[in-house]
Parts: sequence; C-alpha cells; structure tokens
Amino acid sequence: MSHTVGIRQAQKLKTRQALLDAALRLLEEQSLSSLGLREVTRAVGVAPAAFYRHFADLAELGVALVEETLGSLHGLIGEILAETGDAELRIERTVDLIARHVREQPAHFRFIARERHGGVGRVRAAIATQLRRFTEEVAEALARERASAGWSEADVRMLAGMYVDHMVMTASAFLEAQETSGASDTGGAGGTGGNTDGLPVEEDVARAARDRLRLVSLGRRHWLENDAGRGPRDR
Amino acid sequence: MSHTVGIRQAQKLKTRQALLDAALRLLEEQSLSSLGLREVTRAVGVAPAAFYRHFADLAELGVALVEETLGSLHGLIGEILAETGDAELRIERTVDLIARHVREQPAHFRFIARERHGGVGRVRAAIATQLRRFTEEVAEALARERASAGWSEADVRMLAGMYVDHMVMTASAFLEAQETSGASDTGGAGGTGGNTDGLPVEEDVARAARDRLRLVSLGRRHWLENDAGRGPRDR
DNA sequence: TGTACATCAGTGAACGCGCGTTCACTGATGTAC
DNA sequence: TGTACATCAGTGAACGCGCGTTCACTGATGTAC
Repeated sequence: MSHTVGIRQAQKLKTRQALLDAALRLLEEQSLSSLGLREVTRAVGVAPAAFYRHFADLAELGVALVEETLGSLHGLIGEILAETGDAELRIERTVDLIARHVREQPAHFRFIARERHGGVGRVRAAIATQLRRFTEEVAEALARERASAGWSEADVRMLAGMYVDHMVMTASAFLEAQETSGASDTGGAGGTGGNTDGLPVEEDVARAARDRLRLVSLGRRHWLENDAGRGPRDR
Repeated sequence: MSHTVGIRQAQKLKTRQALLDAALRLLEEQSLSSLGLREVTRAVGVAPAAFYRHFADLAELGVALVEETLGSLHGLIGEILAETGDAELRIERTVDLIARHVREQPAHFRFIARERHGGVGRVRAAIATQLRRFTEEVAEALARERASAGWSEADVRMLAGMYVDHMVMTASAFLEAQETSGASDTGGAGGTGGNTDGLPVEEDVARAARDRLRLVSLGRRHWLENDAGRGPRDR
C-alpha cells in the first residue's frame, strides 16, 4: 500500500461531499441564487473560509450538483431500455421507475426542476448540456428499435426530446404530489389519503403520465402513414 | 366629474405598476428569491419604505406578477381556438402565436418558467393554480370539438394538459433560443444567423414544436381505436 | 369659492444583522533521506 | 524506524457592505361645511 488514496485527500473528498449534501438539502426549500455560502458551511460544521478549498463560489458547487444528479439519470435510461418490448408493459414500468427514483432521491430531482430555468446562468447551462446529452442517448436507443425504421434522424431526435421532457415533467409532478399530500397529511383532519379537493395524489400523476405515454406511443405508430400534410421545407 | 379616479389613487397605482415593471425587468437575470426589495425601489426611484405601501413583501409582489402574466395567457387561448379547424394550419398558427407572444413579452414568460418550480412557495402555488385553471379552459374547448366525441372527461383533461405543457415548454425553448442567438450575435464573428454549433435557433425550436404537435395530433386521432391495451383500473 | 381639518403615499434617517471574502495561522499528513 | 522539512485542509478573526424593517415626518390630495 504505497498510497491507497491518501488520508488527506480522503478527508478532503469527505468534506466536499458533505458540502454538496448539505447544499442539496438546503435547496429543497429555496433556490440556488438565494442560498448562502455561510449557510452551507454552518450546516456542515466547518468555517466559512473552508468552502474555498473546494469551490470558487456557489455556482461552481451548483454545477457539481448537476453532474452528480444527472449521473443518476443515466442510470435511469439504462433501466428503462432494458424493459420488455411490449408497449403497454414498458409504459407501466417506466412510470413506476420514475416514481421510485423520485421517491428515493427527491432532492436531486427538485434541484434539476428548479434550476433548469433558475437564476444562475452557469448552472442552467450545465443542466441544458446534460439534458441534451441525455436526449441524444435516448435518440440513439430509439433509432435501434424496429418501430423507428424509416424515420429520419431529426424525427427520432424529436421523439427522444418528447420522452425526456415527459420524464422531467412527470418527475416534477410526482414531487408536487408528494409535497401536497405531505403538507395536508400533517394537518390531517380529513379521510386517509382521500382526494376530496382537486389536488392530484401520486396515483393521479402516474395515471396521467401513463396516458400521455400511450398517446405519444400511438402517434409514433402512425407517424409514417400521415406524412402527407407536411411541407417539404420541414424535411 | 365628482371623483374620476382620484389623483392620489391614480398616482399610487402608477407607482405600484412601476414597482411591478422594475421587478419584472430585474427578474430577467435572477430569480425572485434573490431579488432585493431595495433593488426594486432603487430601480423605480422611490424610498425603500415606499414599497410597503403596496406589498407586504416580495412574495406578494411575485403573486401580483403571476396574475398580470397569466392574464395575457388567457388571451392566447382565445386566439388559438379561433383558428381554423384544419389540423396542419392550426399547428402552424399555434406555434407562430407562441413565438410572437414570447418575442413581445419575453420577461413575462421567463418569469413563469423560472418561478413555476422556483424557491418561493406562495408564487409557485399561484402559478400552479393559474395553470390548472388554464388547463381546465383548454379542456372545455377541446371537449366541444368533434374530434373529442366519445372521449372521457379524464382523457380530455389529459390531452389538455399535454397541450398546455407543450405550450409552456415551447415558450421556454423560444426564450433559450433568443438568449443563445442574442449572446453569440453580439460577439458575432461567424456567418449571419448560421447554426454551426449544435445550439438551436428560433426556427429549429418552431419546427420541433410543430412536429411534437403533429405527433400528439396523430395520437389523438387514433386514441379510441387502441383502447384494448388499457386495464379497466385506468378508467 | 374659501377655510379648516383628515388622510395617506412617499421620505429619509436609523437600527441591527448576516453576508462574502481576506488573511495569517495551525497542526495533521506527506515526503525525502 | 527515525528525523527534518514541505504541503495544505481547515481555522477564526476581521472587514466593509447592503440588506429588510421601523419610525416620526411632510406635504399634496381629499372632504366637510
């Protein structure tokens, strides 16, 4: 063992991770542009100045969080594409998968949803880049399927974009449902898990997400039949 | 003229509107949770304390901005539904309409996109309420169309949700395209309006938006034929 | 029309506070011999 | 293994600054007679 990792480096990485974790937790209830450097170091239990040993500023920490978060997304795509070829089953499993991941690491998904259009340019750019890459991966996977025979590259990319956006929106809808139910359950005076008001619960979100995927799936199946209406300028 | 509006009240409303306008402009480059009260009053040219004559805090101003902004959205829906019944033409006009509105008042749309999942709970809630109301209106309009004959209420609402989300996403994609092109045009060394890098320009966004609407439209047309795969629990 | 009083949008000074950043430092870890 | 020096993650004190909020105030507008 000449230099496993080095005690010093290991400790440094541990502190860095603690900063990321603390920031992610704090970001559940505020956005990055209002997060304070001292707030983060206080939560970790280190001096404010220690922050600068790891990040130049909070935007840089934000970019690091983006990379950490979207690593887990790449895991997602693998799982989804390993699913059965049967459309209906695949839809069901996909939505379940999203629901599970959101339940397991809600803070990561909330962070992406919040900062995707948030006030910190560098973080927005990092998210955009990652999502574009992610869409490209989905497009490549879709292109390999039989259902994509005869499709132009641009059309496959369009479909991939729809799936990715649907995924992000579904995740954010699950988050909203969690928040809502959590808040009302605490005060809880009504029935158990009832949905007397118009607010959606988790199962409503899942059902809507599945229906949307079904509709997209139908559109995909009939895409090539109905090409007549499209002008040549769109090709 | 016993009391037209009152000079005093008119002046107050003018100041209030100036605060809203200044805030909206400042929010183009940051999010609400990092916006400062003094920043807003400074931009208007009034004392910080004057702010409290109009709003209890910045969240309240944010909610007022939500209402102002989504008033213009209600105008949008009317215009879109007044369009022709021909699917292809309607798609084209819809996307043009969104593009035009985003070009005319980008700050309003950016505000909604940013704060929809932003760090200020009361503003998030206000946006959610307005979008739900908006979706309901779209659903009612869709239900009246011949293409919706035989559809359940829930399915029409699902479709309306897809259209509304598509609209919001398209608007936000147009904004992104504007930003990107604006930034690179200023430095501009390359060709005129070229797209040598992978970043989408306005026409790319419009084309993608139209294709997505076409795919949804196809799915809608075939929705009732392919009901077999759906379990009874989904009804 | 003129006068006397009430209202209230906006002022400007003051407050205490937490912020981001800097700096010389400390002491555990790493390295060379 | 032991010693002498280098590195550098984390410290703690200090700084200047802009923040949100309060308060008694001013003077134009509104109202009653």
